[in-house]
Amino acid sequence: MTSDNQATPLEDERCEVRTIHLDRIKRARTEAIGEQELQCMAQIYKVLGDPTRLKILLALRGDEMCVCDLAAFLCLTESAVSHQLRRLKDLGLVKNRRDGQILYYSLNDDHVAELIRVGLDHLRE
Amino acid sequence: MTSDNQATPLEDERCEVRTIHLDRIKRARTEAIGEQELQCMAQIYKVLGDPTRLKILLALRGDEMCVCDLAAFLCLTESAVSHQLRRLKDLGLVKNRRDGQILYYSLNDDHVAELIRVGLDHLRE
DNA sequence: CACATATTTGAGAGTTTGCTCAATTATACA
DNA sequence: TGTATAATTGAGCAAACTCTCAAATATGTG
Repeated sequence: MTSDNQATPLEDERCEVRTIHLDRIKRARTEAIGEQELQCMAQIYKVLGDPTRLKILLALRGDEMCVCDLAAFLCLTESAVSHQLRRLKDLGLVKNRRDGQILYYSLNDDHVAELIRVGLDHLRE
Repeated sequence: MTSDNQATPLEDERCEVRTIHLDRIKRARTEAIGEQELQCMAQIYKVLGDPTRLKILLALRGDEMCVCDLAAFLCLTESAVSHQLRRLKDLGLVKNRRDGQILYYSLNDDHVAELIRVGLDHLRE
């Protein structure tokens, strides 16, 4: 990850860049959240930041669906859908259950639905 | 954008993919939000999905800051910060005001702060 | 005006992403 | 066991991303 500069944001260095409002820089560093928490937060948003994955999550709000269903809905190959589902699952946004040959995917919890809802609200004011 | 397949999600085609639960596919298509709204929503999340931009937004929750300040805080060049601020501004997440030579950036509205807050909440349960 | 500071802009490099295709694994059933 | 279906996996490619560097623009001051 190119932007994974671990900036040591809690230290008091000025990083050899000219400084105008030292107080604000210090405040920002004091209030900053931990690097790990930040990375995790960014990953969540990043995974939501793709139209295909967003469509998947929006569709799963209604009911659980299998890879075939999602592929038909999205007009994509099942491989493409499977790749995206894996990313969503790795981050804990969706879960699946097996029934015979079929894997049914669904949203992992209400938190996820709320994340999406807030995004929609923001858009619609 | 590679994933910008406009899937005609409201049509009743099956996109030449095998279909298991036609009812669920139909439901998903009926409930789907508009393509433009979806793209916009994805862009918002995507722009939040980068550690550097997230740090910027988190820092701006406390007070407005200029490019120099943010560069010092992030240990990045002012150019890099400026590029990111432009993306944030294009999407309406931040605004700026000029005071002499200095441009002060701040969050555009409370909606943005809430988007970030929800993300943090999700993380911290 | 010349000069310094604050910021933006464009080009370019290295990395990541999202898809397709081909091959593989897992389950069901004759 | 052999065949069919559901899904996953890995390689590879084109597009997008994020940074740095150098050059340009905007504002302030002597």
